[in-house]
Parts: sequence; structure tokens; C-alpha cells
Amino acid sequence: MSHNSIHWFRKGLRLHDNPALIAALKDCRHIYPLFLLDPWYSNNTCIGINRRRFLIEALRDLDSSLKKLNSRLFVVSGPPTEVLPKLFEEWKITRLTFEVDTEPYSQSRDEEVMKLAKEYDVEVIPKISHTLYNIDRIIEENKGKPPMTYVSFQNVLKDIGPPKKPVPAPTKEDMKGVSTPFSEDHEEEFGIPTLEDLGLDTSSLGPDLFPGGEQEALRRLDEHMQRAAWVCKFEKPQTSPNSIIPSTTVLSPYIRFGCLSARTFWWRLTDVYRGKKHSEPPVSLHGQLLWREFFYTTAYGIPNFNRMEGNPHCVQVDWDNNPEYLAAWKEARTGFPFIDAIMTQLRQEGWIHHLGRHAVACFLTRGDLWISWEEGQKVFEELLLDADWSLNAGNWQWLSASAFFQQYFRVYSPIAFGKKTDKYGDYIKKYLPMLNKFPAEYIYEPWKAPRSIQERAGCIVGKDYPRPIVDHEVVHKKNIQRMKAAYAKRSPQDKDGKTITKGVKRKVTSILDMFEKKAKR
DNA sequence: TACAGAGTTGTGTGC
DNA sequence: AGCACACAACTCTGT
Repeated sequence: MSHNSIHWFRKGLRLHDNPALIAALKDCRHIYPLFLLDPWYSNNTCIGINRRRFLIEALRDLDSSLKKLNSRLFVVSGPPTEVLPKLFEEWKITRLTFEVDTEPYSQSRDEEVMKLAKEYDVEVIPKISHTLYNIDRIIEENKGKPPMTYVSFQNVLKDIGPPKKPVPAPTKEDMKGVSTPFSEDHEEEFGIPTLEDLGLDTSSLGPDLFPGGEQEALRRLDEHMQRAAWVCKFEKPQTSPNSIIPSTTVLSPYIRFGCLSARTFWWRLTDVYRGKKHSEPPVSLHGQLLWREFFYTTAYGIPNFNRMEGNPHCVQVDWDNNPEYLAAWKEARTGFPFIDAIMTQLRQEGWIHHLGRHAVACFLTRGDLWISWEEGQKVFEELLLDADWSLNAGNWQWLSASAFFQQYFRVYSPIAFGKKTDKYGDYIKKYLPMLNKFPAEYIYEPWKAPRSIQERAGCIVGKDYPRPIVDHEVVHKKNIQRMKAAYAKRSPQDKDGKTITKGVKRKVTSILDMFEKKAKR
């Protein structure tokens, strides 16, 4: 039988390791590679200009790769449930393929689309290739609930075995007998819009340090995999959050959009490791991919994962509603140069080191400002090129000690932490030029510099750079007590003040049971 | 059921 | 420089 296939790109913006695309090409006469500009995202999330640019670059790269196979990318605006039925009819579609995505919106969207496809007699082929594993399988192997620690997660994976090997990109050979019916005015009808076409203000675009697209992703992967000794030695906690050149691979935006397959990355690492002594999870590069998989699993298996309320694993905390503090954090004017430099890099460049994320996340939540992690989550979602629903929610819960991580008395110092890897504050000077002439001994706490030194440096604290909005020493001690109270509420104590855990355990299990039953239905 | 042990990446002090 | 320790005492997993 000869099919007319749509391959619907959502994440997975690549040709390599794209099993759903390969499935679309089987016994196929006409292939329509499709990307939808779904208004749901603009209506429900805030996406910054740098992220939008990354997406458009990735689409352009995809189109250029498809051109080499005598095909083209079709870009259409509108809700999938409205656009797809029209295209099914217009293009006489018999088959729809796409990559599985586990985010809640994707799940409900795809469920609706599959119903519609049935009505139009369109065969649907979903394939797993965004994650290393089938997430359902991991949860099943762990008795129906997601593993809640990295070690137990690893134990489950031991039973499953290594991830599947990536599938090669389609070749001209695979395209024999397959064509894409595109017309001469393809650009007008189905072309990739520019940022201006989308009516976006491009005045705040930052430098294009990490251009989107599969070709750039594979180039970047090659570049790093050639450094075999570095790859084998890699230990995430030993990399610097405040180096001028990123100390890690910065492949995360590419993996987020699926320009790079996690499985391709995984097996390339395996090749580099082979026969050599190398670091191990959780700190190795394999370990980083497993962290991603870990949070994809918990995000899929835990209800209301991006919220505090209704999230059975999240400690319920009485965070302050403090718009002034939130704005100061978001706009890089907390008065702590280390924090403000990181927030500036985030806004301008769209990527900050994982430990930089730790520092600013701890500062916003349990460390200093006592503002809900959900607020921080929104800011990261807007500004991070690699903002990924599952990882963003999971890591914010981790850093705010709301879930996964409970040692809330371990607080990052906005002054001391950065000094470990950047004694002289070069990173701060790069992102906060007003502090450029400040002597190193005061660069992390400019308010302590004598007036004469501030004058000589041409930067008066309170005028040219803000005073610190909180006294870290005071506020972090207070916040540890507040965290203690939040945990005590969740975990009732006996008369000696010792925590009784069994009652809570039963409560959490029962909520999970309910969720499991719901999921089975 | 109870308990021991561990937990990706804290800070400050002292040797 | 690098390590041990106190700080105070959290939760999850496995036995």
C-alpha cells in the first residue's frame, strides 16, 4: 500500500535517530514534514525572544536538511486539533507519525489528535525517541511508581539494560519512490516565519552564542567527543559555574528541542569511554543524561509536577508574595554581584551553568528571598534556551528543598560560593560592567568597600549598583527555621520533637495509589 | 515495623 | 591545597 504520510515535528527537530520519520517513509508515496505553530504555548507560557530565535533556527536547519532529500518542511499556524483535520483532507493523508512526548499538555493534545485521526481513518504511529527509555516501562518496572532517588532509579535501569541504539537519518536511498508535493510558492504558504513575521520585538535579542539546529548540535557533539580525556574525566560538580567560557558542553538546548538525540549522545559517550578509565553516574556525562531521564520519569509519574499544591511529593511551604524582591531577582538587581551576574547572563545569553542555577534558585527560595519556586520556574521557562518542563520543575523542587532533596540547612552563600572558582570576580566584571574597576577583595560584597574605594572604582553602591536587598547572614538562618517548620507540618513529631514518619508515609502512598488507579483506567 | 545508611555538587574552621 | 569535622538533623530505600 502507498501512503500519504505526515510526520509531525514537535520536539525531535532532527533527521538522525528519528524512528517516527523513518516509519512515515515506509511504503510511502507522499511525505509531508510538518511543524505547527501551536498558539497554546503563547497563551499559556512566556517564551523569551532568544528561545524563539533558537526554535526558528532549528526549523531552518531542518528545512535545509529536508531540501537535500528533495523534501521541504511545512510550517502551519493554529491549534493542532483544527489544523490537522484540514490537512488530512487536503493532502489525502493516510498516516500520521510523531515522537512521543510525556509532558501533560503534549499527552492531552496527542490524545485528542489520535481520536481525530481515527475519525479521518488516518493510521497513527507514535515512536519513542526523545528519552533514552520508554518512561512507562521504567515506572512499570518500579511497581507502578517513579523511583524517587537517583540510586533507586539506576537500580531499575540495571534490570532494563542500556538504552536502544539510535537509528540513522533517512538517506536519498530511503526516499526512493517518496516525494514531497511542494509548490513554487511554498515559502509564502508554508515557509518558516521570521521573528519579525511573528510580530516580536527583536530589540532585546542577545548574542547568538548557541544557534539552533541539528547540524550545529552534531558539530558541537563532535567537538566535545574529540576531547576524550576531558570526557572520561568529566565530573559535573568539579566544573565551574562562573568560567568565562562554558565549562560544560552546552548541548542541553539541542537536546531540549531534539536537535540532538539523547540516545545518540549516550552511545557516542559509550564509544569514547570504551577501554578507558572514566567517571561514572551521577557525576559523569552519562550521569547527566540519566538525570534528565530521572526527571522525565518523575514529572510523568507525579501529578501536578510543576506546582506545589496538589503535588504529593512537594513540601507545602508558606512562601512570601513579594513582587519587589521577585523583580529584583529577575532583573539582576539584588545587590549581590554573583547572583546579578548569573541572572544577566541568563537574560542575555539564554544559558547558565547548572551550579549557577543552583545559586540563584537557592537565593530566590529557601536561601534568601523566600519566594515560591514556581515563580523562579516561570523565569527560567522564559529565558533558558534549554528550559524543559520536566527538568525545570524537578530541579526547582530540588533546589528549594521541596522534593528530592531534604537537607535544607545546606544553603549556598551568594558571596562565598562563587569565590571558589573565580577568586577575582572576572565573571562578575564581564556581566556587570559597572563593577569593572572594583578591587577583587570587594567584588563579591561591594557594599563593604570604603567610600574612597567606591569612588576610585567609579561605582557608588546605592547609586551605580544596588545595595543588597537582604542581609544573607540574618535571613538564611531565619529561613532554615522556616523550612524546619514547613517540614514539621508535613511530618508530625512525637513529644520529644522526634519526627514520626510512618503516618506521612501512609498518606503519600495512598495519594499515589489513587493516581496509579487513575492512570490504569 | 524499625532502623541504618545514604543522599550529584554547603559553609566555615582548623589542621 | 586538600581533607576532616561540626553545624542540625531532613527523607527515601533496603534490609
